[in-house]
Amino acid sequence: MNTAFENYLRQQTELSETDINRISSMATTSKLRRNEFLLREGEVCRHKTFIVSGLLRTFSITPDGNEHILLFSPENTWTLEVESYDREAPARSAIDAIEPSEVLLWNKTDFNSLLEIPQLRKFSEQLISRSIHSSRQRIITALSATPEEKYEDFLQNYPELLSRLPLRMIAAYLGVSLKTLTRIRHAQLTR
Amino acid sequence: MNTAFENYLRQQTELSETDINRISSMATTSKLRRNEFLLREGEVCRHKTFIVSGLLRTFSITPDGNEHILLFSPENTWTLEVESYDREAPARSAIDAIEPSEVLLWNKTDFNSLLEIPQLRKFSEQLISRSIHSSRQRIITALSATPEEKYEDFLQNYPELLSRLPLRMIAAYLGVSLKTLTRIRHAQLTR
DNA sequence: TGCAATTATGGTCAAATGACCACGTTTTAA
DNA sequence: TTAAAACGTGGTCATTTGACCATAATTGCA
Repeated sequence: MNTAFENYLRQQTELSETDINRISSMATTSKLRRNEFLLREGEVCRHKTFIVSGLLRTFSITPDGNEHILLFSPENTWTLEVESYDREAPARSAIDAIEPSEVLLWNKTDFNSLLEIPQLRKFSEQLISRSIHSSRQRIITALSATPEEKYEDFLQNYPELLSRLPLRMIAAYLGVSLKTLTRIRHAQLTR
Repeated sequence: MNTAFENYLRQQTELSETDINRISSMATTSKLRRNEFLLREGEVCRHKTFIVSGLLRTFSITPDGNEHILLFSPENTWTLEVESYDREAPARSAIDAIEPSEVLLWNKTDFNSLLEIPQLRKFSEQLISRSIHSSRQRIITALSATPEEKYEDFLQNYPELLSRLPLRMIAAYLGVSLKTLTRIRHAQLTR
């Protein structure tokens, strides 16, 4: 059924075929159009989400109306508004589709039951620790790097996303004005 | 024995006295002097750490020699270099004591065995989700806030730390120059 | 396919910020 | 207790950055 997802599990984990089937079969499939929301700010996040294809973004809007992007989630990654999912509280950020996307969803009860599979639990913990680590890396970069370094960093970490995203979103991800980004790109051309 | 820690568990969790004793008794106590390291960059982080008293900081030094602070850990909080602990890889950041501190340490084997206690597991997951959430909040602030807003934010979130930290560390935490911080404080006085 | 909306770039200008430096005060450690 | 180190503040100046605006190119949808 969800062949792409099952292959992902085969590659990334040591799960048995039986368990892979079980996990896969408990998922709901959903398709999102461009600009469609997976989660709106204020809603409760009730699912863990795996992105089969397409590209999502997690973002929030500050009181002054500026958009800031927390995370891009391309195919073969997961996304979740942790705090909301955990405490069943209103989400502080929103998730929408930048490209038409296909996602798999598990509700909390189901996913928790799946977490009794030791290899899945272990994998899940790995994902969490990686996520914490990358948040920390990003904090460091946000604190210390110049806009140019931030952009270089982005190119290093997500080379394949450059062509899939409008520049203004990269700017919103880096915390830099669009003007500054185009300046950097201009400078790099003539270099 | 570790009365303060045991009280912390009584307040924060639904653990039985038996379990609390078990957890507590598996810890090693350690005292750190001011400026003493709990973990150096490049070492492997082999313990989960609870701060009984004092104040630690997790920081890293960028190639240009600048110090950036990821986390302050006062009494009754935990600290860990996740990525290093999980993968037994060299730590990318260091942890040292800003004040003379007393900490409790558990090694991985012991702590993992303790995680079979369901209430501890649940509590641990809560701590993790809070930590992810606060990292995300911090990314948003780092991306979007002005230095003044960052400072206000810090005062809101950690009012008790202001008097315990040199200003330059707050600057290193906020990603702002010391100059800018003193300017902000000056402006606030005359306001 | 064609039109409307979005996007990338660039100009100008004002404001914010950091680098560097000095000085007086406070804290620390021997 | 005292000398040395660390600390907070302030001045100056050059640079970077963002805000605002216009324009041309591109994209996406009907």
